Amino acid sequence: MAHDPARSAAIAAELRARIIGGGLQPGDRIRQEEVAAEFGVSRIPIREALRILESSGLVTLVASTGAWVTELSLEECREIYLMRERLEPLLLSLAMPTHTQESIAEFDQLAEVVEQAASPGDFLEADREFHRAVMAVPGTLRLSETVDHLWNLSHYYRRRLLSPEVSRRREDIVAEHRMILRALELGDVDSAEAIMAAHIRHTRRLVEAHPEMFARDRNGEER
Amino acid sequence: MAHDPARSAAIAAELRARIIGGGLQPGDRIRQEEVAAEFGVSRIPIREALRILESSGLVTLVASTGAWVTELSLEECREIYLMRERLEPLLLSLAMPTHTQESIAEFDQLAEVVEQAASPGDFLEADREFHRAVMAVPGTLRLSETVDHLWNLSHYYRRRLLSPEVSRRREDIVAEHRMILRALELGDVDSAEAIMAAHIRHTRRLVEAHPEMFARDRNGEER
DNA sequence: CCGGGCGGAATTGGATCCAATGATTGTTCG
DNA sequence: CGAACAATCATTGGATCCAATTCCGCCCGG
Repeated sequence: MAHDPARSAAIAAELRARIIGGGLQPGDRIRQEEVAAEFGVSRIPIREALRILESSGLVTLVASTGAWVTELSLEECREIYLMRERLEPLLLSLAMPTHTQESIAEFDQLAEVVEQAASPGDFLEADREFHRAVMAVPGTLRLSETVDHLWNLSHYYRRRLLSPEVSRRREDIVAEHRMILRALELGDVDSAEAIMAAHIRHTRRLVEAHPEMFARDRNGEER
Repeated sequence: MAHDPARSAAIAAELRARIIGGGLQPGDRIRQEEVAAEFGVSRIPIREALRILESSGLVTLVASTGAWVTELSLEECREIYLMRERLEPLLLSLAMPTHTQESIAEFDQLAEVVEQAASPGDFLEADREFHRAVMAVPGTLRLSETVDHLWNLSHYYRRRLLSPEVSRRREDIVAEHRMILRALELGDVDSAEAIMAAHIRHTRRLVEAHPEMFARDRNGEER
């Protein structure tokens, strides 16, 4: 137990979970030694873990200076949503041929879970689960990874958004999920893509309406 | 000079250049100690460099086993082109508002360079330069990085493709570049996006017509 | 009173050394 | 004679130690 190989991957996963979960917030500095002490390892696997997280964009490394949880500007967040608007319809279109009556029934269940989520946290979790399931494709490693990274990057802001705006947007989201499911049932790829794009675009609009969540483009560090 | 901080980044850049340039080919194993000896450093910065390259997908790391230059299957390559078909039109649309008469004139020069490239290597280089220039946007870090990674990943196969198929496809590419420029002159975003997507789609079709370039999906290692 | 330059502490990056895992070869048994 | 097993070897992953850089506060000078 003293020497797990690839311990860095496990540490990266734990740190990622903390960032997604909100334990570590954008702008927070990550000191190698602190984390090393906490996990009871040396700084080497921490460095590797930070590089892994940097590669997905969750952490920003500055040479000889330090590591911070990536803080998005409004423009960057907008960019991420724009990418999602293009990539997720593609991923969905690739996933559709693999769907069956049974899998669509499961998606229906997942949509139900979203609708009945009690807390904002549950809602986000269920929403992500729904999207992940609907767009799951066995083969497409890079594409689904990329999409996953984009979700991770914007997760924090999605949660902040959900708190004040819960009621109205939730209904929209639920309705859009139902529309996506309907397109899946019909096997209508074009409609599914279009609705998915609109679904993401609507959330982007909401993000753009709340610029106060973001750092002023490159200044104003130290949350 | 003995201790450059962030030497790993420089090593990563050099290795990346070798992979792009063809010195290292997909499937080649990269042994940490070899590279370390060659650069006159310890294995630590090599490990970091390999992680950096892995993050962009150029290198595949297997825990406790080793590092290989990423070898794409036909399906993966197809996936990369599909992603490019969606992302590059987006990037182009973001770039267009920043274009001016002068910058478009420069693009014209670059298109000229592509047309008059002598060797396949020059052609690829010029083609990439053209695309990069046309889609250059000051702000969009993540998107242009992602697109850059996708180009890097498929560069090797693009070169292999160009050798046998030079004549015919070259004319098409040149013509499509001209069409893109025309759309830029007119400021017609929709056309520009559509042509760019078609441009990439055509190359994808060519890739799909040459499955013999690819490894059989996950076997047949050791080039 | 304010700004620039200097010095020390904190923190990161790299080198060397050691442990553990995976691959390969030789050996032995069915 | 082939196949499965075991031991050795090569290679990667981690720990400890050391050097270099950055950041902070402090002091001196204008």
